[in-house]
Amino acid sequence: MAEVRNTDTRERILDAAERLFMAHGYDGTSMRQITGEAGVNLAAVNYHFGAKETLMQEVFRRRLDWLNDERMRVLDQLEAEAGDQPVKPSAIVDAFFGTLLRMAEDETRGGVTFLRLLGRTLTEPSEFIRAFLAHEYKAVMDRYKEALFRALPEVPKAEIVWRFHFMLGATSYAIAGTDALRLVTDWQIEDEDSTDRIDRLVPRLMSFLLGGLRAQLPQFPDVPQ
Amino acid sequence: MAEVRNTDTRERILDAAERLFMAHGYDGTSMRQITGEAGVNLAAVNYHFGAKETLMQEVFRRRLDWLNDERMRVLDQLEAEAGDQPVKPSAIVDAFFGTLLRMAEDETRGGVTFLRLLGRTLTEPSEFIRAFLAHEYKAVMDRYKEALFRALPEVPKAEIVWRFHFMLGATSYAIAGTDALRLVTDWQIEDEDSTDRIDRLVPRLMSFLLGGLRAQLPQFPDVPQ
DNA sequence: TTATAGTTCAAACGAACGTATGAATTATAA
DNA sequence: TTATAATTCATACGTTCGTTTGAACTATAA
Repeated sequence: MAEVRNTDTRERILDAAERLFMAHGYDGTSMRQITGEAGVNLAAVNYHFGAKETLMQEVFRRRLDWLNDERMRVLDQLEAEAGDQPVKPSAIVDAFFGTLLRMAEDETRGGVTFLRLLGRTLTEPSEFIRAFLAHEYKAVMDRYKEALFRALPEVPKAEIVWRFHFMLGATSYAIAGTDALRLVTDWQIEDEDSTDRIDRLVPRLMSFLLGGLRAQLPQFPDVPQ
Repeated sequence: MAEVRNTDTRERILDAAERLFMAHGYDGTSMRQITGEAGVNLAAVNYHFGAKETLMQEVFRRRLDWLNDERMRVLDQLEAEAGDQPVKPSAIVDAFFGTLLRMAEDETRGGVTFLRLLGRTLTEPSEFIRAFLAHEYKAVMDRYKEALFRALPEVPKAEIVWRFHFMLGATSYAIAGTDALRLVTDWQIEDEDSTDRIDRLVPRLMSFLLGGLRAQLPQFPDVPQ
């Protein structure tokens, strides 16, 4: 019996879905667009993935499993090297966001397409994908949060959590909007080809994130903290 | 003749559309949901706004006209006060992002609902809304960009533009995700009621943005700058 | 070869979509 | 009051949506 699943059709569907969900969003992409671009029969999605929602989850799982493992692995290594000392904030930020951004250079891991999909999905979470991402992300997030608490003992934990949010936002946006935002703002940034742009985006964003993370603590106007 | 338009039905539709587009996105919201929530007839949207796309544009125009005017007004005032000196970066950032965030406290200007809609729309720009936002935003963006160039003469202009992007991202995300992101990350941030949360979000985000804007310049690995 | 499980296919399902229509109703101005 | 414009309404149009079906086809194992 043919127990080995036909991976070709599955992969073609996942690739097409990833690109189309990135470009037009979940609701803006139809099954007919996906199967058309993948060059497979309309019924193939339901046969291989059950439903459109399950397909969306598979699109994410295919990439996030590796990303989360890698993030865990890098942080494990950093903490092992540091011994009982806390890991430097810059190393933690690079392990979390740098690992993500460097996926863009690896076409076999989705490249910029997946990163943009992730970026836009985090700001438009449908109920079903929100629950899925929460489950996929929780363990990694908690590990990094704890690492930042240890790395920045003088900063209140609530501030660290907020700044982690802000860093996520700046990163999602930087990825999702590498082209889109330029059209919104209509700004010519530089004469760089696209690979160069990604190469330079990482140090640029990293500087920004670290500056924000280590910024002077906020002063609350009336209510005492 | 009744030249005065019936503003009541129009406003009810705009309010419902604003909330639903925020919650479910443009493609995820149907005309029947909008008219149902607004308590008006299905045909009312097409009668008053022509089409769904035009309605979306009106939802934005209603809020952005005021926001852009206010941003211009505040920057005018800052530059007048500064004379021929450049305006401080912190004042520019507050004029741009603080003005936006303080809309959240004003329910008559859309409150948090519109801010979240704006935040999520900037990462999922359909062709038609992208073109619309580019047109609406261009003049204000250029003014602020020039102000930042003057305020930070020692920072390369390309870096300033990138960091403006990053600030936009952190802000959009902070707004769009005040609730959504918490569910993704599943973090309890603090025991704050919602008004208190907005009050404190402004100085928190402002500290982060300024830290990022004034961060150490990035070092590019191989290629010399 | 034959039996069986896996996969593809064309076609269709009912539901929901955005939009249009023309009659009914309401408001305004003469 | 009457004439006219503005607005609301129930209803329907043609399309597209996600999903299902059962037959056809393909690959595997006996």
